[in-house]
Amino acid sequence: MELATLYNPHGVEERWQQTWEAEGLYRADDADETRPTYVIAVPPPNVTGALHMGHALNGTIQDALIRWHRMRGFNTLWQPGYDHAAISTEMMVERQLRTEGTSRFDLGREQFLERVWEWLHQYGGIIMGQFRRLGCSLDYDRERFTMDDGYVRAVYRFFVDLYERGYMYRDNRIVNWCTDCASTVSDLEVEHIDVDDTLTYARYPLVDGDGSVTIATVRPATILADVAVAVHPEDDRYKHLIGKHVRVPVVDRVVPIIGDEAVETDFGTGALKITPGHDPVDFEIGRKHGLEELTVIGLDGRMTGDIPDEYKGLTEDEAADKVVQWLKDNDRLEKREHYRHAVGHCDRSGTRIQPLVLLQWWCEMGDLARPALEAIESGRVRFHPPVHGRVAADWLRAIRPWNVSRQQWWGHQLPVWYCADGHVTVSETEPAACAECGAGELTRDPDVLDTWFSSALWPFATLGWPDDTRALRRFYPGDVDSTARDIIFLWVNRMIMAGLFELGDIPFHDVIIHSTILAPDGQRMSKSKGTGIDPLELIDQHGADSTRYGLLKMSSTQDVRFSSQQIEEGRRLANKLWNASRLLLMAGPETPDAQPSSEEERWILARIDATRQVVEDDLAKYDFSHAVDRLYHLTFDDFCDWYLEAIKPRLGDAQTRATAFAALERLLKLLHPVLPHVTEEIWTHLPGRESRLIVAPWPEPLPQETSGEIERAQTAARIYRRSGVRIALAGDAERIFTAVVRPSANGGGDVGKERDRLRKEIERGERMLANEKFVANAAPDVVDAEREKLEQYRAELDALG
RNA sequence: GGGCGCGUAGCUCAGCGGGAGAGCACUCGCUUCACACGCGAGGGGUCGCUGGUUCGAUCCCAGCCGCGCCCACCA
Repeated sequence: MELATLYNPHGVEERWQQTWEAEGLYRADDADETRPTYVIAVPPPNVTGALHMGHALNGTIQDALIRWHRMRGFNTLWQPGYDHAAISTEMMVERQLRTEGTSRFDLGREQFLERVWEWLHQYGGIIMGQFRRLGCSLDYDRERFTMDDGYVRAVYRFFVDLYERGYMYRDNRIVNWCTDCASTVSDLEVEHIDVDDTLTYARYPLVDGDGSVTIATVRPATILADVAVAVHPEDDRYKHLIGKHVRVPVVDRVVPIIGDEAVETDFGTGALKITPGHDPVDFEIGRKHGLEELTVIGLDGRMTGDIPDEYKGLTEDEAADKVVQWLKDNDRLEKREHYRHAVGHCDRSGTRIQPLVLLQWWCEMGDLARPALEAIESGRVRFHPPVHGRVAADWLRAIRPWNVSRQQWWGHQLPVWYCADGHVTVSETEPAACAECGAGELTRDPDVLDTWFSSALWPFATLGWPDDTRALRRFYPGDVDSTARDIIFLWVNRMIMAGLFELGDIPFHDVIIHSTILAPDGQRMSKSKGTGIDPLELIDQHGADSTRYGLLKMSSTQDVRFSSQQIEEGRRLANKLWNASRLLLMAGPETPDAQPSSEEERWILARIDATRQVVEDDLAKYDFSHAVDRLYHLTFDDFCDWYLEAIKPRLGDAQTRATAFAALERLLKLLHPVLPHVTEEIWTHLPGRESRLIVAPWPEPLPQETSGEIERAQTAARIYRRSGVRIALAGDAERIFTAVVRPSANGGGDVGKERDRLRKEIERGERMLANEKFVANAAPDVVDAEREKLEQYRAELDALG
């Protein structure tokens, strides 16, 4: 057998990736009515994206689960595909257009969309190839894209269903406007960042009588849009003023003083200027009190509307300076002070959010959230770790209307048409006439939907919904969703809501929230900061198996720092396995159906079976790092260091080899979900294995009767190695045990150290058992255990003489 | 402002009520015919700090000190 002494994954891995896929072994079978199904839909990466550490970890987790279930006989579907990533894709193409000196507005909508498709054909869709290189056994034949014709139909159906149930509506409300994206963004896409600001205190004189009310604001430019001043109704300083009026600086508008409990008495002056057009709190107060919603800042962030001419066209900052100057000049400025507070920024562009009142489409979420909340609270959907389920539930409880329309072109255009009279027609297909007045001239709403609106349908739109397909019937509901923490609200919760709304069932019963792998310095990996580590480079360097092992080893319920040590550990494991296999393969062929006859053989089978059990338990709990740790120690400590060393001299015996191959076979199966390539490669070298390991049956339980002899031999060997006596592990364990426990000719060396250790242990045990309070209060089994240990140590010390 | 999490060996992390663990790194000994990406042995820790509960605390409770994350309409 010509096998390199050093396992080289390169070439081997690519070959198996191609073979498995070509042989159709990744495929799910929707015609199969017999096997139970196991379904995971991959979180669809951005079509423009490249594999990063999060994808790699998540892909490995899902692949380990998929491979494990495939071996256990499940009809597994791991659904691949892409998300169109509306805003980020559009921004990328616009950036390219800018380098050409043009813009999407120059091109017009149709031409621009053509450019996006061209761009995607050229640069998009590379990540599935990268998943293949990781060894991910997705059913690539079923790749879906959220812009596929069928998927688009699903999106329209969802919209129409929501509209017909009264959840989707159009309204003028305050939105998060991003001047950089030139679009609204949802609340979830707003990041609150602390900024250094200035709080300006301005006096608003009372219309009748003397005096004034002082308000505090961080945005003096919005004074031009003030329509009221609000105070707390119980505030003794101000409550007598409610109903009176003040004059707004600069514009000299007369506005009322109103009472509202939303006003905090202990912040600023306790009096709040009300600008419903430019502040979310003020908007709510304004709606409650029927106030006008004036706009003085436009979509471009510049001053506009019914304002003095000298303000028109200024930026907000310029206008603010001008207002402050006016306040100074007119003795209305009380003071200005430094103020640090959190301000909403667009999480994509980093631009400060401009709250504006705009006519937008909204989705009322309360009725959708309720069943999803019930599913989480009842445990039908379980989060791992559970804390994320509690957070997800909290969000659902406090859910707010969702602004779903975006002022962009790339994405799913709203299935909404308007007639000349402004009547609304919502339809899955282009309507011939206005649903309300029958007018034939209709204009389609130019906006597109929030990307996450379509993502919410991923678990069933990928299966053909809204059509009643065989795949949908077979594979919905699915089983597991595995994803990063940051899209629990954006995506996970919405999939649960959408699944329950459209299909009446949860899309998955377990949600794995994997850890975030941080850069080695503890910071988040960031492309722009150059702190990202490219998983493809790791694969090139160490192979996919090693990378998978390392990522699983690193994974945890909490964030972890990346360390290449774990990947190298995986490489050593693959190499160790390779060489252990070489040892057996070089020894000669096996004899089938051999029964274990020696204690070592029964022992290793018992060890493998015990590890099978705990690994299954770990995987069922999605505890991957402990699972791979156990497999590592099974391979190194049990299989190689003890078992193979013990049987080495007897490898000439076909019976011995047969058991060894049987043990190796089981070991390879246990390792396959983590290290698919090296295990499959070794598998083909095993005599008589015609089928592929990827579809080989997962090992059944295999109970063994063992005597404890090996464990005693291990203890004895350790003692004697420590004492400086070199002993051979070859030969049967009982003889080793006898030899080392009653040292004779083999003996010698210094066992004093071991005696000291045992004496200390005995002393400790005696001390504990002499403590009456311990014996009286501790659990009886704990006390018994101490007694047994004490006996054990005494016996061992005795044996050492 | 509300919530969550973390501080354990030089590094990355397990353990979470009864003897401090793993891998790497380090020291020593082994070119032993599967593997030097190996084998064997070893050094290294007041388990952030201070109190409390307990026969017993790295583990539970409280406070403090550091670090991180999420949510959030105090202008």
